[in-house]
Amino acid sequence: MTFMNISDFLKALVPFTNDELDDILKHFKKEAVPKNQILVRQGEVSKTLYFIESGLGRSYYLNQAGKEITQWFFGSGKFMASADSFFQQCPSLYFIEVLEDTVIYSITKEKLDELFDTYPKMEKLGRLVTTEMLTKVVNKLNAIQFQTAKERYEYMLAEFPDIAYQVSLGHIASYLGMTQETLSRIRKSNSSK
Amino acid sequence: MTFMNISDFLKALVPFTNDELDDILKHFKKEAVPKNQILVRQGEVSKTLYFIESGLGRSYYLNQAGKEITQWFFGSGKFMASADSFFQQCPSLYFIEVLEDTVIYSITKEKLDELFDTYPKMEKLGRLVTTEMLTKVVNKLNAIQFQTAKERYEYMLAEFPDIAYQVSLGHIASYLGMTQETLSRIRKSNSSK
DNA sequence: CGCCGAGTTGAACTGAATCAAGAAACGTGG
DNA sequence: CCACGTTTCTTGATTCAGTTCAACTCGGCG
Repeated sequence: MTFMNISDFLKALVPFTNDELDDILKHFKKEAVPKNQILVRQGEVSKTLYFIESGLGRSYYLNQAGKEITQWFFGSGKFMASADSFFQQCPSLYFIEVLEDTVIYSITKEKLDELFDTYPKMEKLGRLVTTEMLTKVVNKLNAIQFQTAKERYEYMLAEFPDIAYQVSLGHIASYLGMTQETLSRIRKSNSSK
Repeated sequence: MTFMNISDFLKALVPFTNDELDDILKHFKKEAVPKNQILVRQGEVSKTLYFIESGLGRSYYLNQAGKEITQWFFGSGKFMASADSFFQQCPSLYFIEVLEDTVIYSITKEKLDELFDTYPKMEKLGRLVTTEMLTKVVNKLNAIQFQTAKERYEYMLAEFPDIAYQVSLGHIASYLGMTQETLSRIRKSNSSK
């Protein structure tokens, strides 16, 4: 199983001293979350940011028809949050759940804002993490907007190879903006080649 | 014409002192750019970030068929860049052009990074601007992924009402992931109601 | 006046959705 | 460890939103 230690992750992005790192990490709470547990519900205001040490999470919402639409997958070594709710403190459009047994570090928005005020380096970290996320979302947008269902699946294989095989067909299909049936046919036609 | 002064914009987000602001602004270069001028070309590595004081820009790329696909519009009071190229210093997938006579402030990546190092408040600014952009892109992604052509056009009217009427049909259609013909029919059916 | 780009309209076509039904895999309790 | 029920995946037939291709209109401008 993939595993990414939070302190290694932070150090890789910004050169924190060990003292800084200790102080920062003590604001995070480590937790083991069992498979299928829901961390954020639609309509709640989420005050928590999660870092995934190992395991896998996803955000999704319910469309008009009540169907779950996957919005994003979060693998190990990534920050996970209901982007709208956490950043803007509005009711979340999304659910966040864990798809397998997962180890997370969590921090509240208040504490994170404190850290931003105390450590300029944390601002840098925040900026870098957000920028990375922005480029990934832009990539997905381009894939969704201008590619056929088959090309979208290939984009997924390229960008998140691990996830494409760990996760149920239906979750992936809705993430890629197609039906489960379509994805099933695409997989079939790919495997016969 | 809409107009947004860069120093008002910066002060609104982060409480810079006047001295800080003066020092920061002297790294920006003010420029009047005539309609239709291209600022970044596909394949170039773009070292420049733009702030639009007045006017309008867009990013677009050429698809396999050689057709221009609008990726984003940038109105006054917004930062504009080839996101991939500027942040990751890779060859740009996109062109950036100005759709009308526009007044911009530009800054190079090196100078911006200097400012990030000198002023922690600039890191905060960077984080806030990136976060705002991220939420907008996520919104567009949801619109594109799960809505009909007609709903997408309504999303555009709601989110960028000014732009929807300033810009040519073809630019908007490709931005919304539909053909010009489809958008023309949607507009017709809306106006007859 | 005549050209040219932008927008409109029509008709045929198509990729993917929907609807429906069956097969396979999964997990839970006896 | 098997049996049964539930969920997940596959396959087929039909339908439809939106594309494609092609022709036409309109307004501006040299």
